[in-house]
Amino acid sequence: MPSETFLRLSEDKKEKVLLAAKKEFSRVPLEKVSIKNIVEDAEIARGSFYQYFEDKEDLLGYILTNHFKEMNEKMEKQIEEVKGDIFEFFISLYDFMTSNCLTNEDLNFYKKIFENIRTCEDFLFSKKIIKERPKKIKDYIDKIDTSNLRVTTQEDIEIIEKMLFTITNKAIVMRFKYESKEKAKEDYLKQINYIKYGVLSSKKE
Amino acid sequence: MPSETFLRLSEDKKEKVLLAAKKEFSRVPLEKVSIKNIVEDAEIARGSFYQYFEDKEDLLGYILTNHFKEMNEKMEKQIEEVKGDIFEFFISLYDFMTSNCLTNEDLNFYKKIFENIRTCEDFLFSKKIIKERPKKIKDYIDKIDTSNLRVTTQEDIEIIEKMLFTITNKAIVMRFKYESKEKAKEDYLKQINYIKYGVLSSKKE
DNA sequence: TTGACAAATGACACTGTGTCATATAAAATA
DNA sequence: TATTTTATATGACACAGTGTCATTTGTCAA
Repeated sequence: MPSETFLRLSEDKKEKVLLAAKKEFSRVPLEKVSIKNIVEDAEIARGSFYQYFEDKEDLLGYILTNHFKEMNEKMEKQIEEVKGDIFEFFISLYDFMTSNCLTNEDLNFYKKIFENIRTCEDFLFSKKIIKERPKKIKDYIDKIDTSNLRVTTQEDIEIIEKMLFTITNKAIVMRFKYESKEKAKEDYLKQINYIKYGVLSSKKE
Repeated sequence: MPSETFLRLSEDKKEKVLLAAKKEFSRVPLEKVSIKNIVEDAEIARGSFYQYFEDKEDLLGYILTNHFKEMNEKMEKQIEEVKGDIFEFFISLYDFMTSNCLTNEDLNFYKKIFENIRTCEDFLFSKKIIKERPKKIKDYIDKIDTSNLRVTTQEDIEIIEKMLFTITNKAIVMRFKYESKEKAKEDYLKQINYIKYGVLSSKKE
């Protein structure tokens, strides 16, 4: 978390720092982000930066926290909204994560952020970056409607979640990489459909 | 690729460098790997390192090349072996990638390597690291038996491939992270099964 | 033995990090 | 208002690592 000192700063100054930071985070992947560039761009002294933030992860965490806080709130509601339908739930998650980039700058920022995703556990969802971390899907497990799922144990549900999570996560990353927004969504929905009904044709015919 | 100079070195010296490198690559993720540590451990001069390799990626690429060359050869055969069964094909891929770590050191090495995977496209399969890069699954597409797959277009097949790829890749990473070897494989097979037959119970009952 | 090529070396110039003693500004108190 | 106390800002500094290059050392053929 940023220090009290930072939070007490004038809105103007805070904004200047955050803008410089976003610019730098948009430029290169996290490991190449240079605090030097940020302080120069924000026109603050090097020492000040360290008075405000522990390190660049701390700063990034602060920037992303709001986004994830919003996400948690949305998803909390959403699981009720979709009446426990795990597929609709993940589709909402996808929509939320991919809809938040209204400007080109935002897009570039999130693209670079997602470039840093290795596994979700490692990065975005790690306490290091996001203190207000997204709820693990596990937290919703008791709200999931399993009546029409081919599961026998609690573990099976978790496996399905993991799969959907992996696929959704990858789809989100892809959204920011190669494809058009529409094409990306279409592909994602096809994948969800395959997971629902299976890839083999025997049952379908 | 390492320079001729490196390749001409005595086996002993080469081995010493490669050992030091593996040790360092096992210690921290790629971005934190320090050439300094490698040259000190291998007892060569800093300048020598740069006479042998362009940079640390070059070195890592050299170390991994054999592994991937083997993989390509194996997979080329395997697609025939499994008679175009895409699921069996991916399971073979999983087996190959997770079986190659006989010692604890190997395990640690690959674990750290896989920590660097963001998306396969980005890292392991990028030309920067692996010059002899694994064939894209796409290269096998015409050898896949689609007769029992619920697909209508070529694109559908590609989507299925992508899914299997994503899931397999994640499963490989997980193999090196949390779980026991056996548990990891079991989970992976369950996922494949879900993709084959679908998650919904309606068809099954 | 000498010359020519191959290989090894480490000092050097850079880039960037995180810290800390000091300077400055702002607020509180007398 | 003057003085003390607290908060904030600053950039020089020590450190760690990178990649380069002129120079040294080693090897082998003529």
